[in-house]
Amino acid sequence: MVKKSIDLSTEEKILQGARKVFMTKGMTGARMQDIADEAGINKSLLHYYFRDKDKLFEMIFLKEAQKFFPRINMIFESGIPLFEKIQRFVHEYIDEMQQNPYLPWFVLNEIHRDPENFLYKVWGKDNLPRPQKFLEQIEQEVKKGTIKRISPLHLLMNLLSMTIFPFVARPMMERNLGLDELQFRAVMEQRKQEIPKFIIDSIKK
Amino acid sequence: MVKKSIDLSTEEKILQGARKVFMTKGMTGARMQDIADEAGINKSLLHYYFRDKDKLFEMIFLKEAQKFFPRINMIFESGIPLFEKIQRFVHEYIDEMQQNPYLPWFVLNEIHRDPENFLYKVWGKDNLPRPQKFLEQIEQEVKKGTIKRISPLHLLMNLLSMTIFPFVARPMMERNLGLDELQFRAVMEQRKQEIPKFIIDSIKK
DNA sequence: ACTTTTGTTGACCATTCGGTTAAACTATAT
DNA sequence: ATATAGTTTAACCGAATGGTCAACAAAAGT
Repeated sequence: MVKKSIDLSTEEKILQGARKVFMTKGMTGARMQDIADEAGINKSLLHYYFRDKDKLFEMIFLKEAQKFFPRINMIFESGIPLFEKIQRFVHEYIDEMQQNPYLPWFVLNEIHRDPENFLYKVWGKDNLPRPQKFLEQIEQEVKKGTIKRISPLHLLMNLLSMTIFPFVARPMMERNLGLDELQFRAVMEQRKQEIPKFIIDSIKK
Repeated sequence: MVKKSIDLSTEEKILQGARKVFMTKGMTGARMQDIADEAGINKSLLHYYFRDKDKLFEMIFLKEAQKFFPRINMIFESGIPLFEKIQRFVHEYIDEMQQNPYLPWFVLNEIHRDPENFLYKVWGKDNLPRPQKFLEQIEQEVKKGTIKRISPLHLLMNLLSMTIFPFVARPMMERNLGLDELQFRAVMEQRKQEIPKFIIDSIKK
């Protein structure tokens, strides 16, 4: 059969629907029926295309992860100066999360649900974050005396935390700080500047 | 009947078991059977003491939340100097999370699952975080010129993020940074000093 | 035209899970 | 002795949900 014509192929419709549902509800929260509805087909057909929920889930997430994490690793492992590296990391990460606001929550969710399976199967060996070079770079800068004495580990944690956490805790942030959707988006946009500035102010001599 | 003697009362056993199961698996993940097993009783008795899952859940979480959040609010709203306030906040918060490592994840989980119900019912009106005074204090310090010009909102976000995120993303942190349980605990203990230092270095003039 | 392959459907099945009910047993209080 | 509250056992209900199946429809191959 050839098909693949005017409207999206059924497979494509399923993937789009599944992505939407998985991203918002997580693996366990997602219902096969919801995905079928979202794709405008029936449940049996879902299983016809993707044997079961796990297979479908894997398909979705792998696609997403294998696009994003390599980009982050490239930044971590590149040879650019520390401050610029921090700026690029924050910029890239927040850009991604502005486009896929549910991604970080989704990742954490899956990690908590089944750490072994998720971290191995989905991050495989290539996608796994590799902060080693970044940590060494910080240590070198400290030794050169170009920045204050600071623990590379804590600096990395601070960087990750400030970048990712607001997206993970978004409903809490919005509620407790009185932000609507648009304002939240704007604040996150500001953070692309604010976070690097905050960090650099803290560690520069 | 009087009983209430040697071993814990059944009610107490249930509450302890429920707490453990809810904290690790969240509301939806928790099974009534698991809770019964954990308490060493059977499912019927569970429903005899607590009408249904929701009631039991509320009982557990309210107890936990109403102990902790008022303490945090007291710090935010107290009259102590900014830098000291930051130190106390971090110290108190990390202490709590060292004792209840699953609490932050648990809170986020429930917020995502059902924001309206959770935020209202559980935080009620008294437990709700009230960062207003803290934000104003930052603004005053900026105006007085005692700290650098910084957005109070972003500073608060940074503070919360750096303090809470590592606990929320714990499995990821441990795996990607190669920390075992003990090392993680030690690193978090260091953060009680590191975070305030990092912030103060960034904003002091 | 026919057969085979691929796509699609609705009905159905098995399991899980929260919750109920009824009957029996136990220990205490009166 | 009897009533009462606590506890167990076991069967059961109903809804939700992942997954299967047989039959039908549409293409594609011949």
